[in-house]
Amino acid sequence: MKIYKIPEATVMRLSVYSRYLFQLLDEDVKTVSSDEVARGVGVSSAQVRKDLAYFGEFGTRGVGYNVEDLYSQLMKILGLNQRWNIIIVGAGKLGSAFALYQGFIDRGFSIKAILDIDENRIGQELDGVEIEPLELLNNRVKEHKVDIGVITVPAVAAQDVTDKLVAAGIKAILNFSPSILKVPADVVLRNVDLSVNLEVLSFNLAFNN
Amino acid sequence: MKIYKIPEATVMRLSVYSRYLFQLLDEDVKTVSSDEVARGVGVSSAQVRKDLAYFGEFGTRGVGYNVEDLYSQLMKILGLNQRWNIIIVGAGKLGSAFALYQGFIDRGFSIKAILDIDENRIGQELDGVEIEPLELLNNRVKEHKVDIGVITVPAVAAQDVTDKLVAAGIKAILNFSPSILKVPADVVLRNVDLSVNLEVLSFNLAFNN
DNA sequence: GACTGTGAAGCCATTCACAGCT
DNA sequence: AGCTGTGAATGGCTTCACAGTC
Repeated sequence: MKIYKIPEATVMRLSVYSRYLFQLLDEDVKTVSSDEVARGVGVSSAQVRKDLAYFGEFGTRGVGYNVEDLYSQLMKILGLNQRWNIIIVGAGKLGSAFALYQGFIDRGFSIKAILDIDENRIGQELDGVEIEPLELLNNRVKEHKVDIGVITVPAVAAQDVTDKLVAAGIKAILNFSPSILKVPADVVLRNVDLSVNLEVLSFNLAFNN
Repeated sequence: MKIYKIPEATVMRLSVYSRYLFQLLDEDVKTVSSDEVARGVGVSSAQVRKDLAYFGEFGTRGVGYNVEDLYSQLMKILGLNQRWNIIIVGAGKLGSAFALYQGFIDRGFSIKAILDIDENRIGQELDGVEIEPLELLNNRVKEHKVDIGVITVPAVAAQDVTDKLVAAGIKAILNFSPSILKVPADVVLRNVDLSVNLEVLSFNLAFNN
């Protein structure tokens, strides 16, 4: 157990490994090898072992990994042994889809507030959470101890929303708007850009004509 | 103009550059330097020049790049000078959000069909496209000459849908389900995994406690 | 014999730094 | 003087290959 900088790709794979292990757990599998995990998630076995090595030694040579054990270790590493509170800003189609997406809940994420500026949306409910006006951002973040902000507003509004989230003390932002957001160094920002993803496919289709 | 393998990260950035250039075009800016683009999208100027160098020489030394010119070159490289037809499989929240998301259309993407297995959804319309039964997959792909399949079904159904898309001749798939899909080597697959993205944030919050 | 953990090698992407144009 | 285009250097991630352990 040492190391400072963990590759982002490693973290993403750990998330995938953990999901695969959960599946094995469900099937009552007791032990698994790096090779099995590798084939299960589509990477090399050396990759699996290297990824795990960033965080310690979890296996037994000649045997493999105890599924339950490794699973709970990974959940702990990923910070999924605790609850994270989420605020969604933007209750349009994408925001609603995110709010209603199951599969976050059982991984420790809890949507605490959904905000919008549209009068027509405010007052409606999404999965038991009422859509409230944007002005409540600072209050809601603080009273619910929100950890993660999800931005699903149009590009023009995204930086403004970001600044408000940062001002409210949020340290992690998931941005779905197609904009380049500026955040302080201590705030983690992840962008999920649907257009970029489609355009990479377009490129591949066009390039390998 | 040479080179075989273009880094995926480069392609993603080209998509972002093109969007930035479009904005400049709108502001009637005639010329731009790699440094301005770099600051506009948050990368280094050397990165911008290297990315472009994979595809040719588009600038003038001592001057910079002609905005209109570079923009249209990038659109061409990205394959956005032509129309791409899309089929969405899964008309749940995420599929609907995708279908109703504006901003693809003006970049050359056209949603031709939306399929689902849920009787309650079939027959409804999303942005003028009727939701139809999954059985029509093969037909619709062929009659509309669909290029890209978007998968927004639950994880358990994803591989089955993938196989059907591949069998119908589709060469590019955008997968939103949290599953590891297997596709032939000549099919491009991109995964957008919402859980993984959230969990990377979780990791960062937990790790840099 | 089987499988992990890991230094070393290999590979790929980014940054540097400067020659080459305008 | 200003800015591009690019070989060389750097840095980082992945794969190799094998010693270590059960």
